[in-house]
Amino acid sequence: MAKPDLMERVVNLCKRRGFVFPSSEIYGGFRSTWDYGPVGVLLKRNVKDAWWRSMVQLRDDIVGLDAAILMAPKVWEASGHLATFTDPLVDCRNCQQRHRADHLPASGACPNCGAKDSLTPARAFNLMFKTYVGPVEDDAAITYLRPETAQGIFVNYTNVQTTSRKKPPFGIAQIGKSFRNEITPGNFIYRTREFEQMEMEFFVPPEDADRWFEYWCDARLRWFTEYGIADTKLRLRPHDAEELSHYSTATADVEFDFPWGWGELEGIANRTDFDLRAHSEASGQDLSYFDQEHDRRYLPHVIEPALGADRALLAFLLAAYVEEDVAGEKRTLLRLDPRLAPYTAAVLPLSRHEQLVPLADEVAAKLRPRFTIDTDSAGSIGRRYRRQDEVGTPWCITIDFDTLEDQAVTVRERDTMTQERVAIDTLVTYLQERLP
RNA sequence: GCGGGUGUAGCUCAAUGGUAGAGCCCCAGCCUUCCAAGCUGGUGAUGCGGGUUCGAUUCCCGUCACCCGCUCCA
Repeated sequence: MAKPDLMERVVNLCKRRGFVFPSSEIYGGFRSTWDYGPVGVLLKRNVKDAWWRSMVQLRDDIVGLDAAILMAPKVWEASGHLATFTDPLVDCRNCQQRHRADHLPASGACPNCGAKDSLTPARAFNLMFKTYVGPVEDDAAITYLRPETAQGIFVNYTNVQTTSRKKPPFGIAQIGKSFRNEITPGNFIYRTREFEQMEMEFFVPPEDADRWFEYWCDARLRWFTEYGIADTKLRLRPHDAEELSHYSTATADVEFDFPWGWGELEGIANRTDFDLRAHSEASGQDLSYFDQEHDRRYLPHVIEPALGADRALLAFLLAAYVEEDVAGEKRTLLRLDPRLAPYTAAVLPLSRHEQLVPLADEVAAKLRPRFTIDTDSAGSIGRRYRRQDEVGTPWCITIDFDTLEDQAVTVRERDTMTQERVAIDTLVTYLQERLP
């Protein structure tokens, strides 16, 4: 499928089937904001759960945290975001192009059209959303919506380290909303001003930082392939020196082959001891770690894999979207990993027959405590299979007239469209065994 | 923010300075024993706000949103 078509069709599917809606749509929409609908919220939860499972549940060296979005303004002073999370931009009056002031040639000419003295003075765009806390809107009340979740982890470093009794190397993981007043949001949910991050800060002895950086680059790349993205659609791209953010000495991006080109999914950064050092100095609190075994004290260095939940979800959707030709009819399906699919299974009575519908409800009720289940009795069975294909449901469980006799159902698989007879009593096990 | 493009049912498209149509989808009923069948009926739209006009979805102005580019990043 041509790439621009793919994007258009996925956006269309999202609206049509209830994955993603434009926010505030009845008022004409609101730029850069999107709402997740009934199946979208299920998919997003599954993406976040998959991340949390691999980061926290399956490891003994990473613990979780859920820090506040609003923090003391001094946090952003100390972290450097107030001073440097800013893009100085200039416009060319001649050709209207916009450039970063710090990327201009020394001559002062416009890089695009070559015109001299055509550039406007630099204007600073701080990417942090500013707001006021409390009833009085004066300067003392100014605070910011966090532009990254990471700082909540750094300022809680000692709290978490002492209560969890973890020793470096160990990590703190967090999922939460972040806000950046981007000059140009776009590409659907890829770049938005309000977005959800899945960040993990991994604290290590300084001399081990490079090794752990390599480790996390490899681990994070593999995570996406484990959840069904072909490795031909993924690559790891190290940043050039001039590309690095103010806090990092080495960064590599996990990039996905989006319809508009390669784009960052996840950034893995070596933040050194930048953050703990900055907060130690600004707060006066000693954030160093005493290594009793080697009788030494050091500030841990930090390796940070930071992933956008919304763009990860978009990548999974784009990678899963398939259109097939079945007997001359177009069949649209999402080949999502069963662990990510909004519904694990749909329970469908073969027809609206008075004996089949209650039986289907009964089977669905048996499965609901363990799985997310959809039911549907409207229209032909073929039509309902196709509806489930479009939202990526891996298994359709069909109740037919034989079920009344043999207490078994037909399980239809999404990718192969093959069918198998399964006893109702063994359905839970049947599905569990097939979830990776 | 600047330049270009686009805004009509949920989706894809028509049409018109004078009652806004269709196909698909959706809902209800009939029919139907496994891959978008058929029949009958039904819900539903000119992004928003002004202006011109007897009358604006159509012409004009503004605004909002989306897409492409500049730029940015999870």
